[in-house]
Amino acid sequence: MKIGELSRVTGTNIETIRYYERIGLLPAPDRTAANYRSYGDAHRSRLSFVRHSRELGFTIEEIRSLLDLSDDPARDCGEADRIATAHLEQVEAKIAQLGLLRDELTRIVGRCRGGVAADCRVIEALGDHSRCGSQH
Amino acid sequence: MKIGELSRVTGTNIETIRYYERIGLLPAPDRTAANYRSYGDAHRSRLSFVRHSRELGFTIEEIRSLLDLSDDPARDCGEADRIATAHLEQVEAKIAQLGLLRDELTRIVGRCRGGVAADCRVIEALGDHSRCGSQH
DNA sequence: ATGCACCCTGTAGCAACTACAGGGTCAAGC
DNA sequence: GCTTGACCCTGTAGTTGCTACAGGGTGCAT
Ligand SMILES: [Zn+2]
Ligand SMILES: [Zn+2]
Ligand SMILES: [Zn+2]
Ligand SMILES: [Zn+2]
Repeated sequence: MKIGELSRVTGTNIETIRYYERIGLLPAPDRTAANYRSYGDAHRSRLSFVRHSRELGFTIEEIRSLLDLSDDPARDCGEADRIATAHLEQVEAKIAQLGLLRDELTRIVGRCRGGVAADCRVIEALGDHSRCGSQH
Repeated sequence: MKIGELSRVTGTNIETIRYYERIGLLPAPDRTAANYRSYGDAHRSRLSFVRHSRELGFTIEEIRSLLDLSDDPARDCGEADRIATAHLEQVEAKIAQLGLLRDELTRIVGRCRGGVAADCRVIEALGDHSRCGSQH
């Protein structure tokens, strides 16, 4: 299959597929006589793995490690578990941090009573962290 | 005050201060005879506003609008309220999205029972979105 | 033969910084 | 008077993960 079809079946931008090849995340495929990239099923599933992992928030480097691991089926899978667990912890930390942010923003937004900018409590609150209730 | 002191009192990297000046977020300060930047209290409070807003997750462009607003104290503050409210909604949307991610990751991580990569449920789950319970 | 969809390479742009390289300035201490 | 060290300057390039061209080639139908 050519790059356009791979793009359609995996829902991946063509430029992104070429980008992944350039950074060595996907192997360079064979070429047709016209120098077009020609992909097989192994490429398709590898790209699906990459896209799905990206949707789950893994970085390219984490995905690289995960792919290395799955390329070597005899290896112990402990590292995969560690990468995924560490990522989960990061997501949880991010959620907690955004929760604090949301609380501060809710407090700040609720203070606007309309009027001119000079008297606006929103603008005032943005300039002054000392009134915040947390370390967002 | 010179840039190093401004950096210390606001907790901002020196390079970041120069960056803000370059993109027009902070006005260019006076210079000493040695061509050193010389800041006053207005610069300090403007930079604090910028940093605090960044910590709350506002983009540079949003901050630019908020600064424009507070530079013109007679203007109606409705726009500040709109920017802050829109930002709060984005934060809430992000929290919801990360919550879905966390749920999928928890499910995936919990499936690893150790062993070799070929049999790893984590690696399998990363390649296959069809077993996910949501549209993360 | 000409239009159109598709493909190629290579480079530059996005956000919001951060990190140099390669220089200049200034006060203290010997 | 000279060095040492802390500080400052400009300008450019790197980071992450793409995305968007520009400027060309290919393949097939009308
Ligand atoms: Zn207001
Ligand atoms: Zn605050
Ligand atoms: Zn496992
Ligand atoms: Zn999924």
